Amino acid sequence: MARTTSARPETTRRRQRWPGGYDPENTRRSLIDSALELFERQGFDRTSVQEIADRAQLTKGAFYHHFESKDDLLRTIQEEYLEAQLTAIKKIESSSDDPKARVAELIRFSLTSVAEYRGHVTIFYQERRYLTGDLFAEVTRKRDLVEAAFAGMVADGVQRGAFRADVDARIATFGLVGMCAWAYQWLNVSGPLSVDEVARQFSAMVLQGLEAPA
Amino acid sequence: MARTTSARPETTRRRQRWPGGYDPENTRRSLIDSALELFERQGFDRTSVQEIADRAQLTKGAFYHHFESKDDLLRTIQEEYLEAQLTAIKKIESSSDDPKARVAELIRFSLTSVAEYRGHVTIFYQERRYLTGDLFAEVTRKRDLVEAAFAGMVADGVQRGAFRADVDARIATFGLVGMCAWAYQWLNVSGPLSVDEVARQFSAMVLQGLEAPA
Amino acid sequence: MARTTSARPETTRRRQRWPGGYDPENTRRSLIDSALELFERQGFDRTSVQEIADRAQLTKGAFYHHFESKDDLLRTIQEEYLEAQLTAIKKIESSSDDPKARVAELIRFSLTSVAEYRGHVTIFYQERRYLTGDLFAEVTRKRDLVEAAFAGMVADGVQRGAFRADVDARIATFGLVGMCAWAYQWLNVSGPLSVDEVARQFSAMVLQGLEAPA
Amino acid sequence: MARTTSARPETTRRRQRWPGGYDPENTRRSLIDSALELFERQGFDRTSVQEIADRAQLTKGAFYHHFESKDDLLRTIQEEYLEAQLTAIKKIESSSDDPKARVAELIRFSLTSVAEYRGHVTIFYQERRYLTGDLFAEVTRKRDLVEAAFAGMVADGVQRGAFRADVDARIATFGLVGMCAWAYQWLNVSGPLSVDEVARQFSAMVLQGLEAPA
DNA sequence: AATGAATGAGACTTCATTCAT
DNA sequence: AATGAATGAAGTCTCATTCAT
Repeated sequence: MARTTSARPETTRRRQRWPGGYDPENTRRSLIDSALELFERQGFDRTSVQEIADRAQLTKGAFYHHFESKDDLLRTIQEEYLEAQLTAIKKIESSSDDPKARVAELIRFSLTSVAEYRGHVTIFYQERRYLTGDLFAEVTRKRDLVEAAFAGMVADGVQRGAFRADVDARIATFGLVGMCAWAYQWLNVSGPLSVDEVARQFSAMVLQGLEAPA
Repeated sequence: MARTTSARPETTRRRQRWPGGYDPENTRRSLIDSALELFERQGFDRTSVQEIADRAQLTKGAFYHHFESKDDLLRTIQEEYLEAQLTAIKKIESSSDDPKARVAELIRFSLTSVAEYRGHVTIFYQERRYLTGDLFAEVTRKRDLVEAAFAGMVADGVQRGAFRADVDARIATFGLVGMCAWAYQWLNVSGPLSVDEVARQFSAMVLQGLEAPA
Repeated sequence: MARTTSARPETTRRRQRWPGGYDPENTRRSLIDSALELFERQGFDRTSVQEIADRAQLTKGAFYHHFESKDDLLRTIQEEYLEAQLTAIKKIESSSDDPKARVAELIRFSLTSVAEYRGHVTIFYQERRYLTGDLFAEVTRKRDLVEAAFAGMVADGVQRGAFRADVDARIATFGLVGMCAWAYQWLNVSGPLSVDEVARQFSAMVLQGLEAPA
Repeated sequence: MARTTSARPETTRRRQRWPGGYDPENTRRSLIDSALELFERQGFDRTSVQEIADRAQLTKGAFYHHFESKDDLLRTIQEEYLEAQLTAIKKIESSSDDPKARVAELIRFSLTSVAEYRGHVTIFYQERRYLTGDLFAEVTRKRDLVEAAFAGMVADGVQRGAFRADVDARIATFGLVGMCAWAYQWLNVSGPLSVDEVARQFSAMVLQGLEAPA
């Protein structure tokens, strides 16, 4: 996973220092990474705690030492992702005041997330609809914040005359989000086009449209 | 589900032909409908065969009389959906020769599918990535056909100069599909905008873009 | 267990008629009897569902086909016992009007229960304090009814002048119940004294007291 | 628990003798008290070592530093209780020579124990039947001593003509013990009657009987 | 003396599936 | 065509205990 090595190098998995000393932080990370990999490939429900532990070369017992339940792990992953989203969104909101530039940046950032957090994103969209109950209250709250921020930027552009008034901001946002979210199904970091190039094309499509200029 | 009742006219709910008062055709349909409802709400893995049978007011035994396995039911649902998609696509392909009109029609048709086949669509996207093995070979083939048809229409438009050449047809198709597919997460038949109106806005967005005309 | 052979001969365990026909009633009974035996010997918590199933020569799956949970089985056993208690109490209440005779009968009946329903009684007293939650609401209600009936008979005797007025009816009842309940720890059907003889001695003790007459 | 604080005068809560500020004596006591409280409320099997440690604001590690196992703690509690019983019984045996006075004292002492050692008593009776193996050999021995002492006093009274000869001493003892033991299920220190008053009533009941004097 | 990470056995439970009727 | 008893594999989770620090 690109992310664990590039985006958070300080937690790069070291060789188990045990026996000779525990490294709980590292153990926890191993479990999360193991789960990300498996959930992405097989889905949350089709992955057993046993498999997660096995892949991290730990025991089920260790898993339950670090997480209260399988759902607790899912929540952890979701929060990790949403936290990163929120941070990025704040940065975008403050980086520019131009609606078009902002939307372009939003698209670029969304696709980059999909590429870097592939595991998180896949899980996020797959389990999105089943996150209920107290355990996920905070996740739901953050998810709504992220979605509201997306909607806010589009609505702002419409209000300030940068975007066509005959397109409902809400609908446009859904379209935008869908385009980007869907990328988790196909976007390939090692494909022929770079993620930035894909983002550029999506921006062109959303802002200027597909029609060949007259 | 609108479709399942409309596509199955009363004539097929024919008189019971069994001494005990059985109606196998109808029983089978009940099970599928029950599953659609439950899968949509809770997901495939979180729904048990028992629940499906219960909801159809039948027993597990009856379920296994009509389906070889839970996966067989899933396949049935996927094929039902893909069959309808293929039919519609053929109609679109033959209905017009204008790339823009075709894409607009593709969008309209996709959103209509989401609205009408909500259950099928949800399951389709949720389980899309896990359909492997011989059982799903046919499903996979049909899915690829549908996706190729989408890609083909966009590529055709580019080739014929109707769409901008600086946008990769493949990428544009993914964007288009994503926008529409994503609708299963939010599209509300009884919402303020009709499905056709939403389709019109999506078309505007994809073809002319969001930017306010100068 | 005396009870299954004498008190309810119609359910005496037949040889498993399977294959060649199921006998769910019998299966259920086997599981209950197996549990009674094991719970009595090792306690509820120390007995696993696996052991219960093994002893009944069935599988865990069969267990869960007949009971919703281990607690459901516990509830079943408690209700079986309380139902028998309630029936007996009603009979005692209507059999005589003499307080002393009634109390003597109560003692005799209590000890007989202990002897016949040894398993039920042991479990009843062991788990008595932990039966909470909706599942056990009915059990708790019946238990209270039984206890109220005991208290009522003693109070009635005091009120009608058959019992000393300087002994609190509530305290006397607790003493009476304790004497009898405790018998599950020692009463031995094949001991030197018959259950009826033990009951006679308890009655003498409770009614006339231990003191040698002057 | 009244006892644990009164029987352990402040002088034994001596100054911490450990560099880190440890007080092993006190720690051990905390664990026992925590366990007493929890075992009484939930039973031995339903209480985990983790809970015991938590309630004492310690860790599982500390628990295993002070006790070899959960059973070792149980044994400790049982011995604590039986030790106190043995001491009290010796005192009763030497305090009077009159069988009736002795039995009255036995009852008073038993009920007082139940009130003061509620936790110990509850655990004692609940786990009574499961204390096997070498670990509990000593406990079993002491338990038998206590029970023999009870039986002895009653038998002595019969032999000396103080108690009726037509009541089996063994049965009478069981009745007596049952009455008192059972009190752990209902005896309330802050109830309307003092423990001494309850003891007086039990004595009257056992010695003179419930029947109203002619 | 105390910590807390880790283990491993075993607990309860679910569930797709089979099969005699 | 439909039933429902039974199976067996697997799943989530608990917990007493060990051990390096």
